[in-house]
Amino acid sequence: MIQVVWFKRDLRLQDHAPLAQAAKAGPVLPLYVYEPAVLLAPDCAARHTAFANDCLRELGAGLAALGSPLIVRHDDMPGVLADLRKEVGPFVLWSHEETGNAVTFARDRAVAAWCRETGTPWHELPQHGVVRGLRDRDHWAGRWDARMSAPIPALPGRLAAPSVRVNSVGLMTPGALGQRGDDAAQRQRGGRLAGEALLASFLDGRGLGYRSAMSSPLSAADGCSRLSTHFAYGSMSIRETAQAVWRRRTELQSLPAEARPRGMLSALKSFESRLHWHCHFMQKLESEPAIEFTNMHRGFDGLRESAFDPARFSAWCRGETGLPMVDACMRMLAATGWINFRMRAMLTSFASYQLWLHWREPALHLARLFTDYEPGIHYPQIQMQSGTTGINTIRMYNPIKQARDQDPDGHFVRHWIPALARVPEAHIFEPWTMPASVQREAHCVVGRDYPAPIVDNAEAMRAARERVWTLKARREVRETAQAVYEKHGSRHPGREGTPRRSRAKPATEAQMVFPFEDPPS
DNA sequence: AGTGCAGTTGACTTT
DNA sequence: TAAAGTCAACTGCAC
Repeated sequence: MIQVVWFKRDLRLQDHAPLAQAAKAGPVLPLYVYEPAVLLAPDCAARHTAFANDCLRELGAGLAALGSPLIVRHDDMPGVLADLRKEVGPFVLWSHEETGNAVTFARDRAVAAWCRETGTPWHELPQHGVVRGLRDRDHWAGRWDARMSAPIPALPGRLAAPSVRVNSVGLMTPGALGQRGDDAAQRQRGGRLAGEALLASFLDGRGLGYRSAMSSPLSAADGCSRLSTHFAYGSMSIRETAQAVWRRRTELQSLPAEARPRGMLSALKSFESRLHWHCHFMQKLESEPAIEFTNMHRGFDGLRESAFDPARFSAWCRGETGLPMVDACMRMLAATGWINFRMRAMLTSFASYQLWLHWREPALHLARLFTDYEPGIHYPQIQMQSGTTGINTIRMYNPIKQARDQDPDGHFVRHWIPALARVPEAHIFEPWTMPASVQREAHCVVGRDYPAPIVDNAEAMRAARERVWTLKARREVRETAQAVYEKHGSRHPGREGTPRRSRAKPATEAQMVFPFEDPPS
C-alpha cells in the first residue's frame, strides 16, 4: 500500500521518523499542502510561506534524488486526502505531531475524522520534547532528555515511488496564495543547507560571544544561533541540534583546558538550555490550546480588553510611538523578520503596560512579522510578557533604559530611524527633550520629522504597575496562580513561580499549611 | 595610622 | 533576559 508522508513544519529528510518508517513499509508519496485556512489566518503572512518555499525547494530536490518527488497541492486537507484516495487508492498516512494554532488543531481533527471514516491508518509521531496528553509538568525535564538523546532515525537510502503518476501544482508564491503582507526585504534564507551552515558556524566559534551578544539588537543578529526559523519550519530538528551541541561539548572537554576556546562551554550550556525552553513553552500551548485566545490566568480577564485604543495600536505597529528604541526595534523586525529576545519582550511589554493594550492583537501583529513564528512559543511568551500568566513575575521594560543599556552610542536607533540621524547624543533616546533650536539644527522637529511620544513613558509605567499589582495582590488571584503553576510551571528551582523560601522571612507554620493565604494577623 | 565620610557596589526586596 | 529602592559592605580620600 502507498505510504503518504505529509510534510508540514518538518521540512527536512534527516531525523524524520515518519519518512524513515514509511520508507520501510512501502512506496512513498511525499506530500506538501498549501492550506488556505492556515495561510489566510490572521497570524500568517507572506514571509512565512517565503521561508517555507526556500525549504521546500531543497526538500523537493532531495526527495527527487531519493526516487520519489514531492507532490504539492493547494486545498484544505480533507479535500486533498479525498482526491489522493481517488487517484491512488487506499493509503497509509504518516506525519509528525504538530503543536499549532486553533486552525491547525481543527484541521488535524478533520483529518482524523476523515481517516476514521475511510479506514485510513494515520501514524503521528512526536518530533521533539512536547508530550501529548500530559496532565502536569512533573518529570517533564527527564522525558525531554530521553527524547533528545534517542537515536536519530537513518535517512532512507532510496524511496520507492508510487506506480501511479500523481499531479503536483508545484511551489506557489505568497501572492498567488492570496496571503497578506510583504516578504521581509532582509529576511533570512530558509532551507537545510542554510540551517546546517548556521549550526556549524555557531558551534565552530560564532557562539563564543553568545551570552553577551544576545542582549543587544546590534550584536544579536550575528551572535545568536539564528536557528529558530529552521526549528519553526523543521529544516533543522531540535534533537539533531541538541546532539550536535553535546558532541561539541565532549570534544571541547577532551581538550586540555588551555586549548579550549574561552567561554565556549558556557555558551553551549546556555544554548542547550534554550533548546530545552523551546519545548517547555510549546508544551504549554499543547496542554492548554485556549491560551491562544484567553488569559492563562482568568483572574486577569477584563484588565485591559475594554481599554483597547486602535490609534495607539496602529502607532505601535508602524513603529511610530515616538520612543526611539521601540520604533527602531519594530522597524528592524518589519524589515528583517527577526529581532532578539530581549527586544521582543520590550515590544510586548510596551504594548501591554505603557499602551495598556490587551495582548491578542499585538500577538497577531508580531506573529506576522516574526519569520520564526512558532505558535507554541509565541502565545506563552506573549502572555508572560503581558503579565497574564499569574505565575511569572511582572517584567516591565523601560525602553529608555534599554536603549542606554543596549545601544549606548545610539547607532542602532539612528540606523533604523534615519530622522534621528543628526540628533545629539544627549537627546537621542528622548528626542522630545530637545529644545526647539536644537531640533532645527538636527533637522528633526518633533511632531514633524519624528513623532512626539504617544504616551508619557514614566507616568504610564507607574500607572500600569499600580493596576497590575493591585490585581495580583487579590487573594483569589493568588490562589488560582497555584493551579496554573501545577499545570504549566517549570519544576526547575527558582523558575516560573516555584515556591521559594525567603532567607529573611522563614515561612511561619500557618504559611506552610496554607502557603497562599494571608499570614495570620 | 586610624577614623569619619561620601560615594560605589552588590545582594536582596518590593512593586 | 525588569526597575527601583534598601541596606550593608567596601573603597578612596581627607584629616
